[in-house]
Amino acid sequence: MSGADHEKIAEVLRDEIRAQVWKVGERLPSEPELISRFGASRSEVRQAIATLRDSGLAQLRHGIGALVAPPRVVHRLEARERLSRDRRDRNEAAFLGEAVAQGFAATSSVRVWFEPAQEFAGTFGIEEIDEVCVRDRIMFADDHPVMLAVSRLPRQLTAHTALERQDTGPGGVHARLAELGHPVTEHQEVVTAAMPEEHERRALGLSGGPLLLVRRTSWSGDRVVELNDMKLPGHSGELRYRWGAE
Amino acid sequence: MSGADHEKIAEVLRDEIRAQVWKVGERLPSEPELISRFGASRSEVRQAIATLRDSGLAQLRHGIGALVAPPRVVHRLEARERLSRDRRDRNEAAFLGEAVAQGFAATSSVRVWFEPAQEFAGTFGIEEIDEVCVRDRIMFADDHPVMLAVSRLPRQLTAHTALERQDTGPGGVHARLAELGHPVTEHQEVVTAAMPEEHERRALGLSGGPLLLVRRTSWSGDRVVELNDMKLPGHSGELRYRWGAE
DNA sequence: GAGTGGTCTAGACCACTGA
DNA sequence: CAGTGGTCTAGACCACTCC
Repeated sequence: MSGADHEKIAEVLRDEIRAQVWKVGERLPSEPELISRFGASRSEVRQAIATLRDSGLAQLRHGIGALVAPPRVVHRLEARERLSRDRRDRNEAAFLGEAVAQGFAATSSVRVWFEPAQEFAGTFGIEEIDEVCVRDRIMFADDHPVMLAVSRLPRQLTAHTALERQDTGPGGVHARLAELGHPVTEHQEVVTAAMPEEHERRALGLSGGPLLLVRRTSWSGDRVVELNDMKLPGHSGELRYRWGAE
Repeated sequence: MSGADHEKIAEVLRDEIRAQVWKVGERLPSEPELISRFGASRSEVRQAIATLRDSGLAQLRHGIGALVAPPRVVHRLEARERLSRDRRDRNEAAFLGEAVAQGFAATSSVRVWFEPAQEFAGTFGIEEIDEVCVRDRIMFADDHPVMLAVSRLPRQLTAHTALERQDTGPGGVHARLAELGHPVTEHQEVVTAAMPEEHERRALGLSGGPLLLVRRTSWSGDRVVELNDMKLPGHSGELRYRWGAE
C-alpha cells in the first residue's frame, strides 16, 4: 500500500486550495502552524508542501511563505500558427507573437556565439569541426522568464548575415533564412518532459515541477537548417498541434 | 546561492552513472555505503537519490536498492503517422502500431462505461446529463504499462455499436467512426507536463519523474467526436509532430 | 529583531526482498 | 534472517524578508 502521512496532508491542503480557502497569491499557513494543525513533524509538512509545489499549486518564497500559485497562465505555442509565413511577415519570430496575442509584454534576450558542430554535425551534414552559430535566448512575458531556447544553425549559412546579430530583424531567423535562399519547408518537433536541473530552475525562476522539452528541426528541402531546443515550464506552458486527418 | 550538499552528491553519482561505473540494471551503493562515502546524513543521501530518480537515471526498489535505469526506451508517438488512414486500415489503433513498429509486444486492456457528460458537454455540444461513452485504456509494451488513455465519445454516436465493446475491431475507434458516417477530419493535440499523482504512479509503475499529458480532440467536420486524454511517462515517452511550413 | 522557509543531523521503527 | 529502502520524529543552524 502507500498513503504516507505527508500525502494525506498534501491532499487536505490541495482540496482546500481548490476550494479557495486561500486566494491566489495568499499565504498558506506557515510550517509551525501546519505542524500543530496536523500533529506531524516538520519534514512531513514540508514534504506535503513540496508536493503541492511540484504539482503547480503552490509557490515557495524563502523568508515569506508558501503562496497559492496563480492558475495555469498558459503560454500556448501553436505549431502551425507560430511558424506561419503570415504571422512571421507582419510581426515577429516564433514565440513572441503568441505571447503578445495573449496580452503579455513579450521580450527576449539573446546571446550569440560560435562553436564546433560536434554532435550536431551529422544532423546538419557538416564536419564536426565546422562551426555552428548558437543563438541562446530567454523569452520573457511581462518580465517573467517563460522559455529558454537554444537555436543552432550551420555557420556556412549564417556567416556575414543578420543571423549572427542579436537582432535578426523583422520576421526573425526564418525570414532571414528565406531571404538567403533557404526557406524552411518542413518542421518537426519532438516533445518530452523532464525535471529541471538546477540552472534551469534558476533561469526560469521555477520553484519546482517539470519542464517541457521541445526539439524542433527545420528543413529547407533535404537540408536541416536549424535545430532549436526549447524548454518551458510544464505548468504554464502548453503546446498545441493541429492537423487534418489523412 | 544554492548548491546544497545533496545536490553535489547527486551530481557526483550522476556523473558516475553516465561514466558507466555501474551498468544498467546494477545496484548503486546502498544508503549506508553512500552515507559513509560522502560523510553525509541519510536524508541528504536519500534526497540525492530522489533527484536521480526524478531525472530518470535511477529506479528505486524497496528492499532491493537503487538500480541504474535503462536508457530512454522511447515510445514514440508520431502524430500523423499514428492516425493515418493507411496504418489504421492495415493494422491497429493509435499507439499500438507505433509500439509494434519498434519491436514491442503491444497489448492493451480496456474498461468501458457510461456517465453523464458533465464538463465535457460543451465540447461535444450535448447536454450535461447526456451520456458519454468512456473508454479507459492501459497500453502495455512488453508487459510494461507505458500509457494511460481515457477516451470519451458522445453516446449518441456509440449506442449499439462496436464502440461500446471492449474490442472495437480492426482499425479501432476511428475506423468505426468512419463507418458510422463520422470520419475524423481534423485532430488537435494539446501537450503539457505534470507530476504524476499517486494512482498514476502506481498504474504506470513509475518511481518518479514527470508525465506527459496529451489531450487530443478529434473533429468530424464541425463536430467533436472524441476527446482522448493520454498520459505517458516523460522519460520514456516522446511525441513527434511534423508539418510542412506554410 | 521576529518570523519565514532551506538545509542538515541523528536516530527510530516499519515494510519489502532475498537467501 | 540480514539488508534494503520508506516513513517519521525532534532538534539544530542558516538565509531570506519584512518591519
